[in-house]
Amino acid sequence: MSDHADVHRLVAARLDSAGQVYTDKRRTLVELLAQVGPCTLPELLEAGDGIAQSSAYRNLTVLADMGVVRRLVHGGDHGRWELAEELTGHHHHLVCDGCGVVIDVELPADVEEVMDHAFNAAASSAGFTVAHHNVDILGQCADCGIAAR
Amino acid sequence: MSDHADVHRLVAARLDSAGQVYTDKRRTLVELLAQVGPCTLPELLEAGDGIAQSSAYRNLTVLADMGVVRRLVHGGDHGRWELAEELTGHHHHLVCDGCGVVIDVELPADVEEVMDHAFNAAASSAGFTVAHHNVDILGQCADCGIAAR
DNA sequence: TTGCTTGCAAATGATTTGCACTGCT
DNA sequence: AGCAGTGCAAATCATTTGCAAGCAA
Repeated sequence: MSDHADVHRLVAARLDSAGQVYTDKRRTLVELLAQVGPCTLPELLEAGDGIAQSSAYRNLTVLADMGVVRRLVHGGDHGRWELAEELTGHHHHLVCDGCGVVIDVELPADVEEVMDHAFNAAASSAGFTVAHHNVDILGQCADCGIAAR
Repeated sequence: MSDHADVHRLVAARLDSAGQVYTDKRRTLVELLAQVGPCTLPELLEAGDGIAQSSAYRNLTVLADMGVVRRLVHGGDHGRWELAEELTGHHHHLVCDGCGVVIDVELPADVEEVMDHAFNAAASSAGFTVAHHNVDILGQCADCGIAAR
């Protein structure tokens, strides 16, 4: 089950080079994020191996500082955590208005190109320098779409 | 100064049809949002006419329920409020990594078309029904770009 | 009067932090 | 011994809510 060996190797190297240890708890968190995708802290606590809430927050913050995970924020009560794009590749999010679930999606390269070009044009006219972009596609996930009928 | 007469007329009508009153405080909030664009609650309180924090929150919630304003959420401490797209037109956001300021931008119609098409394709393969999309263009605003040198 | 809006103060709840303890070097 | 990582309990802080006025119909 504990696949994602490449991810763990990369994370370990990253932490190592910053004098941080890749502890069991941290490995558990990364493994969960790799398996499940973007999830909330309560979800991580439930799935995690009895990790304390404060430790989860602290470890996620450390991992975020290392550039290994990223905190997403949409409407709901809890933020969501996911692996950094360096580990997963550039992607965007389907966000369900009903249950809040977040699903990763990749867009065709030519669409990304069109967007990048348009974003740069729009930004520069405001004196703004583009570093990155996020696209959230909102709607109903398969489950909530069914429930709505 | 108090321009945006069309906006106020529309908001008044919307509230009216729901049995809500378009009070002075509410008008002040809408006027500020129309003038300044997306801003945080502290910003609104400072600019607003001595409105109490709790009233600001409550009125913004009411206005959001009416579909007149929308709450944005990015990284920072405070959420940001803006007029609904029904009043401002469809647009996206330049978000400054430095100071958190949010600036509205519109994208060319053909780019929106390409995106809509790609989003629908990506979503449907996950059984997801698209209702809407948000694009955040992250980077440095003019001021923070200068400060960074 | 009746009901909605407002301000103040207190409550809520996600996230953060202080501190003592454990385990590894 | 020394230091990083952990858990528990307490603190923080944006946002929400209870309640007692104020104001319009």
